[in-house]
Amino acid sequence: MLVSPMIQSVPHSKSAMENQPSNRRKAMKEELVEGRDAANQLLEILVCKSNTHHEGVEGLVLPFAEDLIRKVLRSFTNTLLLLNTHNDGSDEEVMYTTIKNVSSSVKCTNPEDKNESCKGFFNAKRRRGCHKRNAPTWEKDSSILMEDGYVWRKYGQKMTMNAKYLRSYYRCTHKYNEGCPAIKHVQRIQEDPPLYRTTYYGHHNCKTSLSSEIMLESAFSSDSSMFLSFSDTFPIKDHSFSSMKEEPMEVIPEDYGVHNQLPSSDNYLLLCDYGHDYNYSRHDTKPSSSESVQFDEVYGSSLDFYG
DNA sequence: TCCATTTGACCCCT
DNA sequence: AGGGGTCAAATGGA
Repeated sequence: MLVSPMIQSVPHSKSAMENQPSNRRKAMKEELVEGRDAANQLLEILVCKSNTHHEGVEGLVLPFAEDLIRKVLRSFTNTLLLLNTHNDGSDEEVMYTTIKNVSSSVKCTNPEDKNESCKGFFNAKRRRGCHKRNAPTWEKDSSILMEDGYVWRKYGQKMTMNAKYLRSYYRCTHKYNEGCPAIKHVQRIQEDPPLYRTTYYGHHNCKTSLSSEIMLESAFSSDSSMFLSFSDTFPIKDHSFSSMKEEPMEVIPEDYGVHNQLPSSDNYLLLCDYGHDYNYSRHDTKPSSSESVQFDEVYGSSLDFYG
């Protein structure tokens, strides 16, 4: 949603951004990251409230507020994406590639067309293990695993050679229905304090991310039945909008050996999105991405992170 | 029954 | 040959 205006604002010659001192750009990034962190915290609060208020005005308003925060998160993500792919001279090309990809990706919204128009990054019939990949469009280290406003689905995890921790692989939920090529890797790179490296590849072209706007319009339309209907069809567990679904937990065995992949073990160390570690038995009710982690624990831990 | 996650296996690249 | 990325069957939760 934010992408198009930003694309238009980037000149083809030397951009205004490029002329700014690097420390100023760095400050801009920090501001954006701070805003995104704040939005994440606010979202946590709203998710908690959504879970406890299923009736009355709050039950109707909270989903709207929650959805608005997701839009804010997406805006931060997209802005950071564009900003981070413009770090130095060598990235200029990446920047324009980014813009071209986003622009052309509009064509991919028709699932019928994706075989032809979305070949650039992922072939529709991609062969297993074919992993030739462009340079990352954005790499970010963070002390917490936070939302970026998009819905991700985990498709694999693996121990890598020089890493102490598992790397998790996520693709956009709309990869197959809308041909969205966006993927990301999340790798824990440091134990204490916890540090995660999220690497984004490709860009979202899924129009579903805009569906919130449609829903909001529907909700606020003069048709009150729509409004009520919206409320009913907007549960927190709806995968399309569930914040917790967006970044499933990274499951890391407490005692992983030399195996390349996650061994079967009864003891797992689960890292939730909020950078807090929980121990669960594999045979217990596993905390799904959208539940089981008590908010007060989560929120408490979040507060810890933000001092 | 559907959908997300797990995980062993496959395959490309270096 | 080995590492890294992805696939897809198995599994489990809702």
